Amino acid sequence: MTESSLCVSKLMDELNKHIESIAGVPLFSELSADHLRDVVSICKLKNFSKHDFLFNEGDFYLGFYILLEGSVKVFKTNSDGDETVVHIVKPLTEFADIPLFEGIDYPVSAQCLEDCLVIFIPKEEFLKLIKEDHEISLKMLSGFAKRLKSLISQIEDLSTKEVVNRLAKYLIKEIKLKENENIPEPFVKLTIPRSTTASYLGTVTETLSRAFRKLQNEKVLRMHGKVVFIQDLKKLKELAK
Amino acid sequence: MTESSLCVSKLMDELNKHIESIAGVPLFSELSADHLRDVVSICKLKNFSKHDFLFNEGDFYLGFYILLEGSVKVFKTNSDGDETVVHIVKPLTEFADIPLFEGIDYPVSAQCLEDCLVIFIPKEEFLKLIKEDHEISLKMLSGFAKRLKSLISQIEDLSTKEVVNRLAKYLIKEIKLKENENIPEPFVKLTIPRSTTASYLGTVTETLSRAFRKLQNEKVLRMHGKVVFIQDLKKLKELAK
DNA sequence: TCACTAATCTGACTTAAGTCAAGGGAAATT
DNA sequence: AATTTCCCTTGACTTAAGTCAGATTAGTGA
Repeated sequence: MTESSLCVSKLMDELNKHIESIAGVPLFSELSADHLRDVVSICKLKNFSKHDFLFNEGDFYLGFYILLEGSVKVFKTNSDGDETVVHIVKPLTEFADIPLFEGIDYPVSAQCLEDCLVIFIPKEEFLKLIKEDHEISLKMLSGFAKRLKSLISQIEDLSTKEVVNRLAKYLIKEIKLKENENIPEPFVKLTIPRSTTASYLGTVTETLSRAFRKLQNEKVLRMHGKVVFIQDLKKLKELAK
Repeated sequence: MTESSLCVSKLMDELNKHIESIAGVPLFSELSADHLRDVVSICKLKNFSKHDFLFNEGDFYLGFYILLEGSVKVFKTNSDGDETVVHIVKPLTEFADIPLFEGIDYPVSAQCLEDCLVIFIPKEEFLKLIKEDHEISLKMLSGFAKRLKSLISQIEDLSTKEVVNRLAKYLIKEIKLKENENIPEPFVKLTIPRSTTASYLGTVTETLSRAFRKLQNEKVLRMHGKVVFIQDLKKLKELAK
């Protein structure tokens, strides 16, 4: 574990700087000031560098995380050593929260795709808070429900869509996330490694390259370094179905 | 909608007959008698015949179900009309509970694989109960967490395992479920249609047939009508990894 | 800036698995 | 009981995508 912990007073300052961010996390967005203070009191702020692991599949469970800055790949490793990326965590979202309620170890691994700032929330303390504040558990139910829907959709896509179509759907989703769907030429910055994107889409790097090339050949998009410009958004949406 | 509703007094009698079953559902297993009575008071008992639909993907959400008897396939249908079975519901488990917390319609369809007896619980009434009884929401969090883990595992398998290995894993799971792992020749009764099993495993009927044949050729199992006898459990477990 | 390493792209080849069609067996209906 | 319909198996063929190897590009550290 290579995270660098800040010294205590500096940490409290840093944490106070992030209270607004914490309040912006959907999980905590409707907490009263008192309860928000309770949550903050059990939080720990941690820095991780690119490539650092936050935890490994099978590690004894200590608590969950909220990503403030950076990005994290959440993945499983099978007996042959193959990785399946099941989630790419974006800022202001929680992860590693399943074992709060089920199991005693982390069911996945988590690795930083870039430098990260995260909040760590210990299991026991948080479960105490949950028992006092009903609103948090309802919020978590909502978060879990969203995630269940998303995973169900992933399974459907893996079973019935070809890689080009899965890529199209992924790009549409990224465009919507960045809210640049309505400019003349929407674009996506490919910030995460191609190998991670491929694994997330259930394929390998080579096949992902070929899928991009196919979309370029069909004039659906053009690539310029790490940026993908969408030339035919309508066509891309059709391919995403 | 072809469910047959029983008349009111008969229905209450029937429902009372099933209180023990309801109390046996993990979701309600630790409810006080008072709260259990509250739950029962909003429940409706419904019969469905084989092939009946309980609801279709996109239908406006009314409430969730607990399956008492029978089995139900939960599936999505894509734009080409292809089905992906995402879950096969067994007795004493709930389903269609995601939209209690997320969305306004059913994200999947549900069809009876055999005659079914189910309990229907309306959304609004249940949400009221949840807000009064914290224990239910914690139990639901646990149930959602289990399901998240299972779906994550499904995604991993679809991405990294071949069909034979997915079948092997499925059979191991069925054996464990039926608790006949320790008899000399464990067996699995294939009660659901092969096409449903295939879809659940992310493949098609033909490929599933070939996978069974491969396992027979390798003396891992033998088939006798609708029963699969496992001849080499150890080998099957290795194939399931 | 340069050398080295890692990531990505590309081509050739192989393979798992899907599609299509036909036949046999099982289940449902008359 | 006979007939019809549905389910499943099987073979032939096709295709999407994975594997392997090499070339090219991008990133990192001295």
